[in-house]
Amino acid sequence: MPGAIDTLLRRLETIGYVTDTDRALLADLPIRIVELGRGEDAASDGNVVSQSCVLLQGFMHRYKVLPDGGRQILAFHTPGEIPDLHSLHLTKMDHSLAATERSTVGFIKHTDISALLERSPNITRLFWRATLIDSAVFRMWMVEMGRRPAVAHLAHLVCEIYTKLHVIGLARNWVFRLPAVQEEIADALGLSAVHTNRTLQDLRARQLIQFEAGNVRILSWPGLVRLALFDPSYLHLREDVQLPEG
Amino acid sequence: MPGAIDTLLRRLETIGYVTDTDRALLADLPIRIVELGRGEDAASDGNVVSQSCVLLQGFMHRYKVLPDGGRQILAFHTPGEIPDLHSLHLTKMDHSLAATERSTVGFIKHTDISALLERSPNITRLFWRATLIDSAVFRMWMVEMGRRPAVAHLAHLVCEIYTKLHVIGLARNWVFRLPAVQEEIADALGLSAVHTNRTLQDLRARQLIQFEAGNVRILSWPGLVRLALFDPSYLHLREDVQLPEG
DNA sequence: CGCCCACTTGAACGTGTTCAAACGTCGTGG
DNA sequence: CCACGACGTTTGAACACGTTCAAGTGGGCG
Repeated sequence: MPGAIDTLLRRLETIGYVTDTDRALLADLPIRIVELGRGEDAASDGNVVSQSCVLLQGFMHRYKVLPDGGRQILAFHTPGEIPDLHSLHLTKMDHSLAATERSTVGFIKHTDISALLERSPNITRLFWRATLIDSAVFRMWMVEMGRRPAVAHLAHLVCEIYTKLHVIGLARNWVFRLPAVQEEIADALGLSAVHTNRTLQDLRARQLIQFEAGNVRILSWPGLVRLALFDPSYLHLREDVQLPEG
Repeated sequence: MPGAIDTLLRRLETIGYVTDTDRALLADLPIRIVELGRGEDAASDGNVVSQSCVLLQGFMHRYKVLPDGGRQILAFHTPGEIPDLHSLHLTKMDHSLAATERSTVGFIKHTDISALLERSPNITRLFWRATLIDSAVFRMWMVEMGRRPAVAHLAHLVCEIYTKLHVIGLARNWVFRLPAVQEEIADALGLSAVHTNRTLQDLRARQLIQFEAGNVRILSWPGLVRLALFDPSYLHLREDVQLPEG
């Protein structure tokens, strides 16, 4: 995969500053490129792992399955992110990480990551910061789940994903791919699939989005933002990144 | 405050191993001891901060307030934790941190923490791990909020707090302090205060707990664990710590 | 004594769930 | 080429969990 770390770099540069020496160090990281099929786990709940993966192409989600079969999706991840970087210090997975659609990931051994971090305090800070931003997103989701009505929550999720894709250049003109089926969106929102379907129809009826076959078109960004009360500061992006506006 | 870092050490030793040199380094940390009144913020949403605080005595919670006045409590914190350690790398607060009851905290400047971390890769790992465990707890809460009925969720919260207090020696014999009023518990569970009241009565009627004036007595740990489906592995405690049992 | 705060109770209401069935599309195999 | 099955989406209707509003209780403290 040519420029595997370019994807990682683009993401890192949206949340902090990368020096040239860091760039060189990252380029030297041994990465094993793997193609994951839809729904395939990159890491599974309960397992002790010795590698993390950077998402290069596609879409991933983290999730937890309950004894009764219920599932809660905890996060969606976009290219350049390292969804299971936390496993570097919490080697036993307390949830699973899967490809939402067919995706390309790059596995990096923990030993190689540790060696890299020893050599660059700046990358240490950046990687730590990346895990802290995951944490900030969890907090935001908790607020959405606990205190917001279904439509607003769904609108917020759309705003979040669009913003994340936009800043790495993977979304323009209010169109993007959200390769999740309604049941997955439901599991992310903490709702039933039936109600998620009706909530989507609500958003459509309000002329805020189109959503079909994993393709979203935002019809009114200001309308969505207002409904969602979306404020991107919790994403802790660099002050100089270009946020969506319109 | 004699042995301010002892409290911190006790917590750190439940999640990892601290060397003697680390102990010495920690003991040298300049700490400013402050008493916080009930409800008083140690750090507030939107502020840029240059210090973090270790909870020495009492109880804290993190929360976010919505434009409509609603509040979501994101976490409860027990002595020895550094609830806003994340602000080391996310200096702009995206939520607030407050004392749940009158508490003693020790403020540590970020510059001093950074200096410490530069000298000890082991403490860096431990501190990073601590923030990752916060993250793991957020994930668990998301599952509880999204996929569990109110009683089970409440039971889970009780199990979590008892376990955290137990491992640092602040709870024995199934009795502990949970100095939160019902409205705070409601805001933590994502429920209304009224329904939280009824859910508490439900737990009492099931003979699982007593709860009065911030004092909890667990009447049947196995019963609570079963109802909550409580599995402490998400707390990522050291394998050799003594978990509650009975 | 009187007020404030937290807790409690009742009753109507509403958002979201559950169960069940139907529809459409796509890929596969007869 | 069509039949079939799998899967995702959509719809209807009954139900339930949790909310909201409103009032009342009780203890602690000035």
